[in-house]
Amino acid sequence: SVQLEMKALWDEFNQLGTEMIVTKAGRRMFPTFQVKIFGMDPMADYMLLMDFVPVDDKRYRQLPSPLGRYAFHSSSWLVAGKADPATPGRVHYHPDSPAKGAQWMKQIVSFDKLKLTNNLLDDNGHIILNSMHRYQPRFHVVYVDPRKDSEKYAEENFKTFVFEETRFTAVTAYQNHRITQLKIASNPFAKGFRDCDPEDWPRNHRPGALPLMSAFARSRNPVSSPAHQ
Amino acid sequence: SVQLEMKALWDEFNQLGTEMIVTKAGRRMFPTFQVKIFGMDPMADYMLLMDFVPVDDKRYRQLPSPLGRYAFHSSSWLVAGKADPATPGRVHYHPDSPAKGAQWMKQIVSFDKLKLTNNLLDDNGHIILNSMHRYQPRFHVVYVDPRKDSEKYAEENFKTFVFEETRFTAVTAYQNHRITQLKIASNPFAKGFRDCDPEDWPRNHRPGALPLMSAFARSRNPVSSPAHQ
DNA sequence: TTCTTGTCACCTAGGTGTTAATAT
DNA sequence: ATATTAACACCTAGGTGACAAGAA
Repeated sequence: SVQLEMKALWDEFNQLGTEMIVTKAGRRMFPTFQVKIFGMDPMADYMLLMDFVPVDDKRYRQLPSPLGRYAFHSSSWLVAGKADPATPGRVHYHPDSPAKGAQWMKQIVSFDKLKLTNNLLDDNGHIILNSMHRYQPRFHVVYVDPRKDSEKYAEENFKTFVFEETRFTAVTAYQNHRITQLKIASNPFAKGFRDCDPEDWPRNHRPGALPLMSAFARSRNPVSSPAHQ
Repeated sequence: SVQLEMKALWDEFNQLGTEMIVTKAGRRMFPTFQVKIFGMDPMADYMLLMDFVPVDDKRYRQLPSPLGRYAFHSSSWLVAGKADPATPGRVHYHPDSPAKGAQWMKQIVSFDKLKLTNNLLDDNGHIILNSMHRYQPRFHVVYVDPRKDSEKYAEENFKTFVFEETRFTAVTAYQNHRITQLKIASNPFAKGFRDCDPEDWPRNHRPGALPLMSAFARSRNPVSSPAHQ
């Protein structure tokens, strides 16, 4: 069985409609997909990997702003037509693969090396996604079968876990300002854009900035839900 | 067979008498111990590890300076007596261990996570060494024998490689100023102490500093010697 | 006096959203 | 008008030797 880490944070993003940046060079996900794993054979070898499947066959489009200004995006999405042709369905193997069950279970497994790109010609092995499309991350565990004819047992040596709260829309720039603010509030690497951190205030204060999105800090919840399998 | 990377740099340090800093928290080696490996079974599993053995049973001592000043260290060492009691003989497994021969051979294997400490009570798994003692790094390759009674074949599944040019004296502060200068000249992380880099000059110039040790740049040599085995 | 420790400025390396310019 | 790109300031994270203070 598998338990999603930082579920409370994922839930908070999911409630607003999670967006993940895709760039030509590749961008990490935030939150990072991390899991705790239980019930493996400690002595057996496993491969851990992720892939991303389209949630629907739609292309999205931002709701036109009544102000006619680019400066503020709404949180509403319009369906803009059928999805673009599917991208090469790449897979990301966790770099520690293969490893023993004991190794995987003894600490949180983090996919922080996984990067998303919109470059169809990417040759860095990153996950290729279409911007303005919705995706569902999937987590797969493959038991490395030591038997000679292991190919015949592929079905039973394979297990997939899906956490619906990790769904997101791929974007090249954030569309929903509340998503931006929650990323700034919760991602350590975006600390430079925070305005209400009491520690470094008013030294870091920049006029005209938006208030801190503190919902994350208020609603932490250590309980994770089981995976929909 | 195994080939030492950056042999020219190691030679240059060795000629001056290599020193490696040891700290309580643990300090990386520079140069980093890196090797290219040939002749493994691509499909077999191997563990790669290093350990450090005393070169002799002596404790060293800096030659007293004729100036009576701490500010300048000589390049000469005196024997100061018998070695201190041996430290716990720890080993450092390369973090990618175990891995297939194909994986190890397809790129340079770098021990850049290895750290040296003088803290006898270290609980970070670092290599514990006595300051003012000389050490010889050793590199070991262990074939992971799939046979049930693999312990009986430990001897033949084990191979050790020694590069004498990687010998060094463990120190808590550099003793030979020429070693300091060569470290500054060749370690990217010490760039802040360089004075003769034409790129950033004179912006970075600090008065009273010593000239750049450019021997490394002058004497690069891509040919590595075979290991003394 | 010699050796060790802790703090520091200055780097490398790379992950953020912002912004202005460009593409579609 | 909307979507994408590239350069940028500002962070995290951590590897350097210098230096002053302390320990032996």
